[in-house]
Amino acid sequence: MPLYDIQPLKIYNSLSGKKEVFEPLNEGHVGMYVCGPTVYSNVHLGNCRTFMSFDMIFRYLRHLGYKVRYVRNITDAGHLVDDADDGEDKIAKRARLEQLEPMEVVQRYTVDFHNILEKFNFLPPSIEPTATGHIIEQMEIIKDILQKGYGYEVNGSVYFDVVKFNETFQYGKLSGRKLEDMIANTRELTAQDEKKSPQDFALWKKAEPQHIMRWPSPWGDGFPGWHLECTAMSTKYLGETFDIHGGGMDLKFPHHECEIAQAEASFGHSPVRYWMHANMLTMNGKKMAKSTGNNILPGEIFTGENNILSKPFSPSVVRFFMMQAHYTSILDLSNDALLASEKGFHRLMEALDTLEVLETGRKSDFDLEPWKRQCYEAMNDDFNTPVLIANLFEAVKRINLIKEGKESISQSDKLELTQTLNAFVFEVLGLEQQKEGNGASNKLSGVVELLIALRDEARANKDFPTSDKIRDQLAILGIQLKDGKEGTTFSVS
RNA sequence: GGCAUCGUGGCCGAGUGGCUAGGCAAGGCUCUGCAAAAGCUUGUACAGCGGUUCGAAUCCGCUCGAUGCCUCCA
Repeated sequence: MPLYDIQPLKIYNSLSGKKEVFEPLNEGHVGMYVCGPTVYSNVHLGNCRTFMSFDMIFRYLRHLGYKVRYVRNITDAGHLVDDADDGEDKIAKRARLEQLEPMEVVQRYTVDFHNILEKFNFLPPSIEPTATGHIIEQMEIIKDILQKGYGYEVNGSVYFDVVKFNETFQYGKLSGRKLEDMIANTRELTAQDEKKSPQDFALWKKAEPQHIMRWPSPWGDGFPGWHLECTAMSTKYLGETFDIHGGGMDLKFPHHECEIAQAEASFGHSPVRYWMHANMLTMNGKKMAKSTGNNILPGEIFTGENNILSKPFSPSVVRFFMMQAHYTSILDLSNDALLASEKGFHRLMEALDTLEVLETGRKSDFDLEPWKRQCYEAMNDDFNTPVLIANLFEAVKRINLIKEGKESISQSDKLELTQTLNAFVFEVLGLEQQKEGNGASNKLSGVVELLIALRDEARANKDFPTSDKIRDQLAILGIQLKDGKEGTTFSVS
């Protein structure tokens, strides 16, 4: 029996505003689409948090035994910089600035994106489609929307008729907006605007002569509109209706709202069963933005090359930090917060090491079943990783107590505890043990063991100046000695 | 200006009508040659002001503040 049969998962659905029991369309299978990055610059940290949340969700769904098709696109066609702009898109603009081919920009930043995600130990999605690879599919949807009367062509561009759509459907239901309010609130239409209403959005945009990213179409040379690629690609790979659609909170409006409109106009029904939105990452209490300098790249955190943080932090520490907050909450990144997470993370990892060498006894003081149940209950409650982590620390405490000889654990419980912890820590949360274990570090541990032996000798002779010198000198090198009942161990920071 | 979300102890961050979140930091204790590590233990927090209720951090109203969206944005 698959785990999902005994673990009823609840998901907060942004569309209904409620936690709902998750029931996939097809038993045992989950289709999940997440809006990916626009690859016109280095992936930024906030972006990583969103994708990390869905990576964790992907991991947990798999852990429960679901067969998941996870589609995360790469936006390489660019979005319009501005409605009133000359129709140049982000990628094209960047390309001109750097004297590069647009696809060269795309390639460079796609590689950067993958590099960073790999450092964070992301699982690759099942399909990672690109917008430029699905121009034909996008044009097909435009034709369909035009044919159904929800689009209109002006001057080589095609727009979605939001007002017309709203007569039959409900535009704004995801973000809780009403079309009348929006119309009442909009600024003046610029004189040259081709749109019938400011709420209308582009399905196809005519390319001006200087525009380098362009494709021929029934409406002339141009490029697809902002929201269409996700509709095209999610439909192609997951169907007209699929289980989960995710993305950052900021995409709720207008992007996801428009996706719903396009799908409803084209297929006549809502495309997504569970909408999930990950919340924003702030830094030192403020929005992260390049323009204000309140910004840091993931790579700069790993190397420490920045003037915001006091030291470098490993990808796993950053991941742990992010997992300590619920994905629907705003999370604030700061030096203090990362420092605190780093210590907690190491304590957790050291407990896992301790567990491996723990001696077993005849009976167990640690009742595993209720503990394990609480771990699953946390995750089943809309992927509550902070509560899961609180439970993991309960296990840490018990492991240390057993090590101290104050409690004991049976052979079979130790095995089960190990398996459960590994499943949650590595498989679900995607954390990684700081890797050592190569030839150099074997030599290092040999050396440290030798020093420990010398120190023990000194201590036995009450030659404390010598023993303290060994301890303190090693500490300066980042090697910490830990005296315990069973002798001295060490850890390298 | 409009819409939305949020405001929890020194810091980060769960919870959301009555019952310990957790991590980090701090104090005390155990262990230790002294420390560190580890364990035990302490702290009585829910922006402010009203209201509902037997009871509210949790529901309602207002005020203040923050963040997001309203224009590409995770």
